Amino acid sequence: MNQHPLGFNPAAGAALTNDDRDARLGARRGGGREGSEVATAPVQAAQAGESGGGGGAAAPRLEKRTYSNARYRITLRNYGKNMAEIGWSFVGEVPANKAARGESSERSKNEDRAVRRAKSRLRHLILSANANHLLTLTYRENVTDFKRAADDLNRFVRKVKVSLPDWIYIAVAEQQARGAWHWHLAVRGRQDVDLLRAHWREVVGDGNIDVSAPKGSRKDQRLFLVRYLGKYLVKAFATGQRSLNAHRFRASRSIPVCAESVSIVPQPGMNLEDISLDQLREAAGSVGFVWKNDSLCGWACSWK
DNA sequence: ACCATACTAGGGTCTGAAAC
DNA sequence: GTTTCAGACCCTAGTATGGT
Repeated sequence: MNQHPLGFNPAAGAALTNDDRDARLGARRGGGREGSEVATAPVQAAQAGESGGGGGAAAPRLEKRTYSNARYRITLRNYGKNMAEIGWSFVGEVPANKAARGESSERSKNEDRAVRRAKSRLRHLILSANANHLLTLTYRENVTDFKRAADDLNRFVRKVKVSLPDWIYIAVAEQQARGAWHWHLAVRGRQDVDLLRAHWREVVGDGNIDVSAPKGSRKDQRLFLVRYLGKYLVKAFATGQRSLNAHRFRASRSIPVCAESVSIVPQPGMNLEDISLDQLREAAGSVGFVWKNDSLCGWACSWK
């Protein structure tokens, strides 16, 4: 992730109010990266004191955060071909005393959050990798031991990597009704089905593979994989078989996730949402879906 | 094929503010 | 007090790689 101290993209300024434009003084364009992440500096106490009442809904929160040394961050991920997403929020303080792993009274909430984060990471990987084909690895026998299924996937990946060093994958497990595990992998481009089947059978003996390219444009294919694997990421361990700390999905390490950082100095009246959406429009050409829980925390993407 | 090791990155946890 | 989210920190599962 590339971070730009005290900068912002001035090209998106045309749609901003004067206050917004002022907030972006001193901005400079971040280099030629595909995406941008905006990490803002703490508001100076003097600035916060001047902001009272002016500048819309964001201003009051801006002041309160000032006294806790909070920072603001906007993260833009531009996947190219008119697809991008953006999120904006505060950055909180460092936590003091943590509960032991798995023993928090907020265990359920934390797990829900971990699932959401895993789904976000899955989306970042699939879109960044331009994964547009779905590879399914199945067993003929009823393999209900997840550890064995995970080991088999590892062995399969190692064999494929020997044959195809640049091959990448994002894998999610699914358990069939009979209890057997199998793997769904998002992969990039057309696949050598015979090679993959041969490697999978070297590992598991009697098994099969299936490769499919979802219908629709390339952009739609990527989103199909995001939704499809995301669904199984949540579903796979819903029966409670998942152990503490176990990963919900597997992926190649060599997938670079596009994200870039630009910093801005918060100003009274600055509207973080407007700034973020301008950035998204500039990166992807449109704003499709917007989520927000208040004026200074939200997420948006170019698709619907 | 197996093992050991270094390193990466996902998971668990807590925090912040505003609205209710 | 509860609810909502993402970020930061730390721990550890998992990946990649080299040696046998």
